[in-house]
Amino acid sequence: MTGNAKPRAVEKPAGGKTRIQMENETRILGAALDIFSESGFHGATLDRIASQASMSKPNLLYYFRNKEEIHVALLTGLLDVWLAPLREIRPDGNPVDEIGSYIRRKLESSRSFPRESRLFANEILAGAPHIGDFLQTELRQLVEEKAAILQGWIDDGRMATCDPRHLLFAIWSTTQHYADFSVQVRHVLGLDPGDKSYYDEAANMLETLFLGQLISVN
Amino acid sequence: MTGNAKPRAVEKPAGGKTRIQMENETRILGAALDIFSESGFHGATLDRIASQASMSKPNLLYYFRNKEEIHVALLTGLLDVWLAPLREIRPDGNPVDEIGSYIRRKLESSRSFPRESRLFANEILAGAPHIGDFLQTELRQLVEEKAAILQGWIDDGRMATCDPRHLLFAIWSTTQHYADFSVQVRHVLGLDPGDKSYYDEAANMLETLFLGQLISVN
DNA sequence: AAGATATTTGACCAAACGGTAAAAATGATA
DNA sequence: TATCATTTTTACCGTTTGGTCAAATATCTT
Repeated sequence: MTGNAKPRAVEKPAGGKTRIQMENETRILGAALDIFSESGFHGATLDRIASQASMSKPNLLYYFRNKEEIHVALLTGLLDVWLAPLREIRPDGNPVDEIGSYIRRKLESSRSFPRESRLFANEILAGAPHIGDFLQTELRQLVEEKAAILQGWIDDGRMATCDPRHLLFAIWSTTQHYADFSVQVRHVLGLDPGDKSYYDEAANMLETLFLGQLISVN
Repeated sequence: MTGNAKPRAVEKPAGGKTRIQMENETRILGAALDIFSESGFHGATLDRIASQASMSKPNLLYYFRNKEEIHVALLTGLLDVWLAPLREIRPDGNPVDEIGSYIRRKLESSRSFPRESRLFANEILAGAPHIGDFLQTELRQLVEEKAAILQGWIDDGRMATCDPRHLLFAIWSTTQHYADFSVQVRHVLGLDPGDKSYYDEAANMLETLFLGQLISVN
């Protein structure tokens, strides 16, 4: 009989994947990232994703059970990338170096992975239906840990008194803004689509804002 | 004959609207703001909007030609609200007062109009298909105007050297973050849904960040 | 109250969409 | 090359969704 053994995520106990399987799954995920990040979950259609992946829709559904499974696969794959810059903050460093390099890492992340950033933004805007648990557990714990480091610097008088968690929010929002709201940034600055020159100006701005003194006392 | 004269946006030259017309249009727009802001354009359905407005779908379409017209009506009605805080920045003020009160106005706007903020965020994330022209003309011009004021303060040595347009971006992103990413903020802080207590902490943070010196020189 | 107009509703439709079934084609392997 | 499992395609299905139509009802005006 002509077998129809679909792989469907976890199929082989030993996780053995065919060459074709690996190739196609990455093709699909890449295409889905394009479509989801520019149209959101509901705005994206399986037909467009399949088309972007140069693949028929049923073929696509041979590798992923349904639309949501592709979306979840992208999101979960994203979380480690999202956390990576934050994890690197070290307690034994000094505020300027640690915060400065954290901001540079986050901004670089926006520049290099704008699709991922927009996917994440879409998910949060929609109420985080898929990663709510991640936010409440992993992210919250990591924030608590890193906020304690910042609080230590505050207690040592090396930083102004402020809620360190909100400082992290400020860093997230300012850096991710350049990926998520790039259309607005480009329109306001009068830049062409695809022109990412504003990232250097952004780096200067954020350094002045977070590491220097913006407003002169007088 | 039973007349079927639909109003459909601009119908009476003198813009005369019935009491029922005005009531229902605001009911529809309110319901649509709920649905669009929490599900995005494609995630929202006319049935849900109609249901939220306690109205049948055909009745809803008696007042608005189609789904997009409701969306556009909301967006265009939004733009003045969005611009209002920025317009108030005065050249004859001082940096601390002007920027400080601008931040407070924007933050207050996020607290009071989170649905509007999310609607706007969704539109930008989707590539600003409906308000691209607004961004390139009205917003850009206003930013240019206000950036000139900030540049004046920089030239007078009352502010650090930085690109004033990117300073505005930073204010937009940090303040709007609390509306657009409220789910993330609440999950990370361990707050209940609907708890907006974090806005006061945010105000302190942003004041320290933008008006004070965050990192001590040592 | 009558007549005209404005509003509301129920029934319906075509297209788009997520997803399925089974056969056909391809690739791996002995 | 024969065999079997994997991959791809064709044809299709049920549901959802944006939107229409004509009839019914309510409202307003005189």
